[in-house]
Amino acid sequence: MTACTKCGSVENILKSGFIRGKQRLFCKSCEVHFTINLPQKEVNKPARQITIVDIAKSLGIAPSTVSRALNGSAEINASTRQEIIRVATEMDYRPNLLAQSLNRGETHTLGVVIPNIERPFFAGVLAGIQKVATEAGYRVMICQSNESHATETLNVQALVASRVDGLLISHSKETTSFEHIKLQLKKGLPIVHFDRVCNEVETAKVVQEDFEGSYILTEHLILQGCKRIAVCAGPRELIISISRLNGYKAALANYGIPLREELIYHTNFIQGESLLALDGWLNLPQKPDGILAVHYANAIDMIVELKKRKINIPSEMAIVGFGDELIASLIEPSLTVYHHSPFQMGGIAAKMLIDNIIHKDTFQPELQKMKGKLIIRQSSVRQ
Amino acid sequence: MTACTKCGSVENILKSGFIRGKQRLFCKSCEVHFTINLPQKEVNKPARQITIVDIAKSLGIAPSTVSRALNGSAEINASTRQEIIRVATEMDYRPNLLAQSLNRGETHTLGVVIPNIERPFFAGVLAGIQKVATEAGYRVMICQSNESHATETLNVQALVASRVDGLLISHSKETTSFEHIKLQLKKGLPIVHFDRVCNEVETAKVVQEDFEGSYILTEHLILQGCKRIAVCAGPRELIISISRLNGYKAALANYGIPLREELIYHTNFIQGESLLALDGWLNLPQKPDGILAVHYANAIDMIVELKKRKINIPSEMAIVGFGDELIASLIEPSLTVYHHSPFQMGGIAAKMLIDNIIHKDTFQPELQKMKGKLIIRQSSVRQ
DNA sequence: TTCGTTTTCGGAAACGTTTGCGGTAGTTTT
DNA sequence: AAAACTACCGCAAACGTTTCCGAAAACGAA
Repeated sequence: MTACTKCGSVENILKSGFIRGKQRLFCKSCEVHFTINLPQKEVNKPARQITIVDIAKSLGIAPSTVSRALNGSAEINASTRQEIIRVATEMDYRPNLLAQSLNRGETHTLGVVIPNIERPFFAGVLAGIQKVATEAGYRVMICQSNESHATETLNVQALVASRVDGLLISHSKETTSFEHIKLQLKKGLPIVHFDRVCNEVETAKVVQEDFEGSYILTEHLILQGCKRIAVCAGPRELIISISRLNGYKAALANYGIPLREELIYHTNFIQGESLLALDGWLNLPQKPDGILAVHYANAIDMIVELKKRKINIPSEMAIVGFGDELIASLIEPSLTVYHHSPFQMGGIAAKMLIDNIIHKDTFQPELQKMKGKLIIRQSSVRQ
Repeated sequence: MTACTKCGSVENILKSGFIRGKQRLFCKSCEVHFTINLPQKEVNKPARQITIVDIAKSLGIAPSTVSRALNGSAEINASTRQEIIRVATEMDYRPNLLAQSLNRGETHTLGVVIPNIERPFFAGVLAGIQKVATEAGYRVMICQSNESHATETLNVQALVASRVDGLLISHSKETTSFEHIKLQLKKGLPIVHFDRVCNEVETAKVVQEDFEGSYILTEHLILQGCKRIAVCAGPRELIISISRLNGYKAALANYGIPLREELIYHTNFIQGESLLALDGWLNLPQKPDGILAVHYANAIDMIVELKKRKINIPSEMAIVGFGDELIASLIEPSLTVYHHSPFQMGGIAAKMLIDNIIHKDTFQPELQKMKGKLIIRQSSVRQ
């Protein structure tokens, strides 16, 4: 019959049930259980990656030595190192980043959470992040919240589970509670906010000059002779919305123009929403003669609608928007905007985060405001 | 003085050099080296993440049991499992994905290489990829080649180093050699191409109906009465460029319109390049009366230029483009296009890749062509 | 020489999981 | 009551690195 794997005896072998599909046996002599292993045929595996151990074996040295050679440790003989490196390149060795990360406790990966990758602004930011990160030897992992708080929370969890070294985040419009951020911050995860920031926590932040931008745009309309300026504001929950609205209010106040509640409309990033606002304003006994759109896309929509209604821009209605994209210069009339640079913003944010990661103890979070620029186009210039 | 750590003797202790900043000693009695360890003060560490071992300890069981409970193994008592899960959630345990990946040999991560994230087409594809990947429990790691072959190769290497389970790639316009792809393919890495594919390798691919799209667009121009149709083609190296050019040629041939070399211009995705083409055409003794732009962005540029030159669209010059974006419908005159869906393309590609990953052995690569749709707008309709 | 020093390397533990396999105990079958 | 079976769990190896610590050897100085 079958022999015991330990004592080799073929007697005193008792059956002892099935386990994992195999017959289990028990040797009464040496009191040991065992199963019989089929000599599983050598299925030719798909060529495992070369490891540090392979190199060590092929040179007859210890893996630790190989590791030291490859990592530029000082405690190694120059000639030994050279030889190891030679063999390593010859065998086309690639370090296993998973093992490295597990051991070192850092992944050299940045996590990014944005509302939507398809918005040109965020795509630009991402590009900026990628550039800086890559140059600094970091990888980037991106998640979209799709403007949902729940998804955003999941995103953060997923990134943390992937053990990213730090987090770059621009909040969803829904997000009003920041527990998910506070939790990770408390655990020591470096976090940097950009654009849609959160004032409840002490993180480094990079934002646009929201207040100033709106102020300048509003002032521009005033100087063009507008007397009744409406504002298409963003979601009430977003800090940037509030800042921009405040810039608008400040400009009005500064020029002694009364603030009218009926000329303020809060949108919610819903398609066609700004048209409701516009419709409301046009039905007012006293129509506005200028519009500030806190998001340039709303301005675009309204321009289209105004043209449909044969309302002349800018003579009957001047219009300006916050943020710049190709389309703003191509639409007719072209749109006056407060121009900013998403790409740069991404770069700055990434740099901040990497600083934070590297100098975890000494890092001082700060708020950086990015200056924009008023670009005057046809939609607001009254001859 | 100091006592030997082994025999405790305080005599026969000799100095034995410095090592890593600490005094090294040698006990002659028991022939042992040692250094004196300061009773390093307990610096309160930043709250390590809970591990499976912590749970095991707190329950007095083995880590393997915890693992089995959490992974839904059958070989575990229901009540034990329940208790483990209770403690795990209570301690807010999060599995270390690095350790899991290292052990299982898979990261549940898809690598994506695209030319440029800021191009709306690719942003759309990415969004589609993300959606499908997330739903299937995969993460996504994105790299940009910036249309550089060298960068693309580095991207692939970086993603492989991160041990992604598969690769989604749309080649840079520079890429004519595909060794970097072949290499990984040979190593068994699942790869799926999209949009800018490569015919030299046997991978699953998802592309647009490039030929058919161009054919339909060209045919549309012909039916609108255009006799001399110019084409603003893409880079010669790109397969999609060739397919689209062929569609154009086929339509001409089918309607008995002679092909004129001077009406074919290959752009290279360089800003303002299409204007050179346009300028050339307008200086021809016999100007074209219709233009097919193989990339809608070129069409936009040309529309702007034509308007500057006071050339009427579409009566003097009809124009159509491949690909659709918001701007195509907003520009005046609005642009007739062959519409496609980047988002869906991304989704399909991701699904293919995940299929490939899961059914590595049985997976049959196939080419999927995505039907587009002719959207007729003002730029081509001659009353 | 004998001790002190420096350089260079190996062994082994550690990072946090998963998993193959064997052990124990209790239950059922002959 | 021995034999066969089942259910459950622990041990230890494995994944591929890095790093702590000690050992050996070579070298310098007294």
